[in-house]
Amino acid sequence: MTHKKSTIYDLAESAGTSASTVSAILNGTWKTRRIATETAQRVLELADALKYTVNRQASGLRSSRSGLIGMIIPMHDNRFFSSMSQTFEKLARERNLYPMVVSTLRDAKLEVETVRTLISYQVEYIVVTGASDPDAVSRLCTHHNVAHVNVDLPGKRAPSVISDNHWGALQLTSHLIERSVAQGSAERNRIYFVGGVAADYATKRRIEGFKQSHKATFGAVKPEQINTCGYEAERAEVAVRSLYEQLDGLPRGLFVNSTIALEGVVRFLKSLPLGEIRQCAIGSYDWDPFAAFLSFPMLMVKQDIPRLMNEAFAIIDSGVFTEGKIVEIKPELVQA
Amino acid sequence: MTHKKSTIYDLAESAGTSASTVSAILNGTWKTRRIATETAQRVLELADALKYTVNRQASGLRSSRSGLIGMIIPMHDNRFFSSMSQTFEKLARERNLYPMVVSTLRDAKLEVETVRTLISYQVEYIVVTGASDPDAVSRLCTHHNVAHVNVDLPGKRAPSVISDNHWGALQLTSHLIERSVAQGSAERNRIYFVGGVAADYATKRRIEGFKQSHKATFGAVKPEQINTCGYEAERAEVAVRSLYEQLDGLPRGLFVNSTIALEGVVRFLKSLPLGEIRQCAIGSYDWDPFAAFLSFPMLMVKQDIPRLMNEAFAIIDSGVFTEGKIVEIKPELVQA
DNA sequence: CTCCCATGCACAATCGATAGTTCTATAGCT
DNA sequence: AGCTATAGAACTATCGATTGTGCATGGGAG
Repeated sequence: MTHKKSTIYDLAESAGTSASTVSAILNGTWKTRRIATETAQRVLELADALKYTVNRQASGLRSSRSGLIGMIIPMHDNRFFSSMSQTFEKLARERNLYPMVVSTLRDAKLEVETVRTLISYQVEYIVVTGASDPDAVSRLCTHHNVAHVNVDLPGKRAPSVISDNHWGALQLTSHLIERSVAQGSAERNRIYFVGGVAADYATKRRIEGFKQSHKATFGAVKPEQINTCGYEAERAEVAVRSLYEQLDGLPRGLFVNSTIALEGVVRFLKSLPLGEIRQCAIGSYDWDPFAAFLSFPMLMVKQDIPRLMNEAFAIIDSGVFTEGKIVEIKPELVQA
Repeated sequence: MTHKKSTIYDLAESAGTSASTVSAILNGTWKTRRIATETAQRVLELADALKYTVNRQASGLRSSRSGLIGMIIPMHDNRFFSSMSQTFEKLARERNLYPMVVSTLRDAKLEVETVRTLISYQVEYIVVTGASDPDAVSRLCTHHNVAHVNVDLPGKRAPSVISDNHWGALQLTSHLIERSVAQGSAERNRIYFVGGVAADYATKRRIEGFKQSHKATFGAVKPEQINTCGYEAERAEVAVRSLYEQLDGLPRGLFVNSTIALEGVVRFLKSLPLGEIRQCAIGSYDWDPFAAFLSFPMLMVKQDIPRLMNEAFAIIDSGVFTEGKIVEIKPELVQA
């Protein structure tokens, strides 16, 4: 039952024609090659009967087009990035490009290694999402002549499409402040920022927005109000717990940077009585469908993933890859 | 700055040697080819300096090994499947295979089309996860001699690794019953099953487990207790709302089939007073980190994704692809 | 001094598809 | 009848890497 793979040569023999004719018929260039409709019909039927499938390694080698488009993301199992993948796939398919999405675990070395492999498969474009070191990736891509776009985290050596982090953080913070209620001690009577990596562009911009908004109401932000403990849930859990112990209670508000951090925060909060949690206004930069239904109200910044990806593909479609160009997309503030 | 891609021929010329020598040096077979260490050193340094990268289309064509392993999943933006991707990637990389993960939207036609494309890229294996029509995929793979394994939903024409749906549903149902409290009317005094597709093997087995457990305490399940409304959140929302209106209140318990359906269910529940929701024991087959922190207690069946994937790769590693073989993995019941 | 063999490498065919070029009937025309 | 034009297709080089085979060279054994 297991036929060996048939090639255009097999088809040519069966059809009593030449391989080049078969090739032209199968890839659609036959109309410009003066091939009889009848012949085309015959070959197409044969291809169908023999379940012929092109060998894209061969066709790509010859034509130097792989039909592949790559994307790297930090991780799959997170709502933000998995939605990115979903949208990326749809847009890639619309362009007749086959998507390769690979995660790089926020590891700059793995990013470069992964991109190198993508390049070895001759991908035609790369979308670099949330990269720790987008410029290292850019250097590699540029050297190999692979067009690419940064998404989520910007780089200097390629165009970037990112969330308007400053604006989003400003919105989130001011709404947190508005929603929050006065607490006992001065230390508790402020908003605290938890999660993310200080060196990250996105985190930096969010902190700036946070500071700006905070300053207007509560005065300048003190260093201890910001804990960029990283993106893991465990770290955020530890961070909030120790904050709670230090303040002897929850603060007036919490700005949680990413839903991954939020997972840890929520895990800690669950250990407190509900009445106590409700005294604290909680918001997160990034949206998750279930986070909208927690036992306490949540503010969430929902990034506009379709627009982010559409803009990235617009750049790809345009063929113009201006280094350092940045497109900012306003997110949406969601109240739950 | 943009060097054109260098090939082994460019390297050969620069190194003053032949392309075949360069090839052997770069792919590691040079020790068996009696090539001087000195020459190897020289070529390797040159390759590094010129940032040479193999063309895997060419090398794959010649050696008929692509180094690719494909996986299809229904969707990316769902915790269950995105965790699958994450685990799949890790295991693939450990085997020096490059992962291609593509979503097929529970569309049997798209599944086949996507797999056909994977095959055209000469993937060496395919993991078929949650396919609507795994046997159609199997026929295609078998014809093209591509080894494959089903995961999550089983097929008759390839080995399958799946969750022990019957056991999981039995556990979930009996715990729901145990946890639940008596309701007013007889109609409300039962557990109801919502979500999934009746034709799906997984849903079928879960319903069997549900029925078996239900029967022991409340007697045989009536047809109106089961609403396999599909996997979309909206449908589940509508389903539960109409159930609520029909029963004039929530039932004793709800068995929600998948977290996607749960999203819709929760959306409806949020419109009810908390006291009312807490009268109803709610469980879902599938786990989500935030669903564990909703305002009401949840029971969740958490599938053992690492084991599912490990077993799938164990089959791949073994090289034995027994048609119809089924490996069942017990899930875990999580209380929150 | 010749023969042998290990060493180190080059040569050339090949994988399957593509595309520029060339060939061959046949129809149409004078 | 002879000639050209064109439809219809075959021929062949090529993409870049792999791999079986062949060819020099030099040192040691006899």
